[in-house]
Amino acid sequence: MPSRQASTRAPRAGSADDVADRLHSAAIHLLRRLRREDDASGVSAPRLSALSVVVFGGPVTIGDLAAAEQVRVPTMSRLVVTLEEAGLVQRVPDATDRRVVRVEATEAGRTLLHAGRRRRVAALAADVGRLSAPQRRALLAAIPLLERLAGR
Amino acid sequence: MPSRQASTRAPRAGSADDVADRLHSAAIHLLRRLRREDDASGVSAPRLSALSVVVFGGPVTIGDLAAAEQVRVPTMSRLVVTLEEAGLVQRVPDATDRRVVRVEATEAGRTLLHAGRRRRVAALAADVGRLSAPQRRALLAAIPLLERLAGR
DNA sequence: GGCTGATAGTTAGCTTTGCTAACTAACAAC
DNA sequence: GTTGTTAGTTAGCAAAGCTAACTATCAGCC
Repeated sequence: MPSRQASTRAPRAGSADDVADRLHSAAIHLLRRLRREDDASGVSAPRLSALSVVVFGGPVTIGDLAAAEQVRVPTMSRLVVTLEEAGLVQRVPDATDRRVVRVEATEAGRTLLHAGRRRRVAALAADVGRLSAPQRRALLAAIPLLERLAGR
Repeated sequence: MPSRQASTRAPRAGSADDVADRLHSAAIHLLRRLRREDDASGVSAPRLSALSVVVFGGPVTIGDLAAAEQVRVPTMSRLVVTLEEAGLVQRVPDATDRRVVRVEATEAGRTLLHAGRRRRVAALAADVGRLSAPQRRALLAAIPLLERLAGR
């Protein structure tokens, strides 16, 4: 990986390029690892992530959901279909604007989310728990920055 | 997202569960964003990542490449085919063991990697550059931890 | 030498999840 | 009431992940 080599072409350690590059690499591998935990729960990462928005964000439109998840509307539309088929969410037509579909979580969706989330991050959480207190603090301090870089 | 709500079911802020959960969410959104930059360069993230291993790791077998990228062998085999079709890598049969295939970068591959990497992380690097010095330090301090959590 | 089992890759086929383009339905405005 | 805009859906494509099944080669062992 880019972050693991010591080429003379590598950006200066600590430079914006270096940080960006290593962050990218770390994010790729972190997610590859977590995907396996997702599989174990029977609900894929995109579904779980969308379900999470619905559960915590209340009834929400397809468009807003797509924006929140940073995917296109057709992608989200299909994702909602599969979530509905699985009985995890429900489509509710908007009362005043009949073009709009509001998506809300079912009880099964809420239950699964909480169980699924727990399982999904369990392996990662265990490793986080294994860090020293200062390390954990360092990680915690970086999280708002990551969220900001992720584009929120 | 899980990290944005204030449910009573949410793990304690700063707990291992909380850190793990928010990290997961941030990683998902960070990569979604970067994928667009990848598209602009004409080389997808998995290809660029594999190419990176080949360029910096020297001639490497398909199996080792798959292990390094944390994917199964058939997935990597196909990825190498597309990289070879694009003229970015070359298959070289091993001299002593004719079952193994060594993959090495072409000059075009090396050139593209350096150009592509630069473009790919450019948007992210720009945002990183916009952080304050202490923020950048906080991010830098967290990177080794992320790399560790990403697994080995 | 010649079986037998292990190992490296490939091929085939399926699934999920992205995308764009083109469509329908409903609303808003004039 | 026509015209343009907006919300979602449908259709069709590509990338990238997986497993299962296959080929080819190698290593051991009698």
